[in-house]
Amino acid sequence: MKDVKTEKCPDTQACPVAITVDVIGGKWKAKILYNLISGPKRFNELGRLMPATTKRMLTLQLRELEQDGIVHREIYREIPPKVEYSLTSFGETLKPILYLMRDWGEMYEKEVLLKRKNSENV
Amino acid sequence: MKDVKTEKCPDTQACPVAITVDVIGGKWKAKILYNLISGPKRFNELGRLMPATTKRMLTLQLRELEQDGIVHREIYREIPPKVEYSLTSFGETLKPILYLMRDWGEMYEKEVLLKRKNSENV
DNA sequence: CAGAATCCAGGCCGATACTG
DNA sequence: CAGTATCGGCCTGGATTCTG
Repeated sequence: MKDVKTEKCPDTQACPVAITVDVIGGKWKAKILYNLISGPKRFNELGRLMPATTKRMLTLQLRELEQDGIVHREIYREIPPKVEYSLTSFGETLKPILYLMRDWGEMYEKEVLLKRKNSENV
Repeated sequence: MKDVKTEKCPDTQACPVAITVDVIGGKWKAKILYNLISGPKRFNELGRLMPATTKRMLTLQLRELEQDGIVHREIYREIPPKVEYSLTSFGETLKPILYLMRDWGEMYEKEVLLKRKNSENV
């Protein structure tokens, strides 16, 4: 399972936003994190909240978030198995960014989609 | 030149952060935008600020930002040619997010790199 | 200077099947 | 339920060359 490294910017030191992009800029990471703000979620629960993703991608992105100390993985030894993902206290420091991203999305989504419609005739 | 579409999330409507990720989540977009905050920049000037990118990628990402109405492209008819990129007023609405991303990066970069070091021995 | 066009390797990521 | 393993298509994106 060596795949999707998401190593994005060699010259991280030069650009202070680079490391942040590297941590939350994965294909699904911001969405995963946003969904975790409201509380811990089980694996399939996250999958249901993000129908467009696959179990594979969900796993890979969660593993990277775990390695970066953003997300905690709690395993309950039960039958059937139960695993809960939650934000670590370090992950919580990303909440302001996630909230701003949510607000911007809510505010300007229509405008973006409109601009894209208009530039379709190229 | 049909390439690098960066179309990321089909179920945009379900997740308010999705559209934001779609707009600034490209490989270089946040870095480009951050570099434009301090004022308009010429094409090669941006290239010099981000040595790890190629002209090709820079062009592609700038075009997408242009289509989304985030970046303005001003062409000066001179010899040699001069093109300046700047944030539109719409693009300026992203500044709070970019600032937070910069702040987070400056604050926690070392911590992230450390966590990655530690999880190397897997 | 500011790109566009073409080529093409490598890797992202979806699909599918399998496991404890 | 919560994953892992493997295969393979196709897209990403680097290198190079060419233009106004």
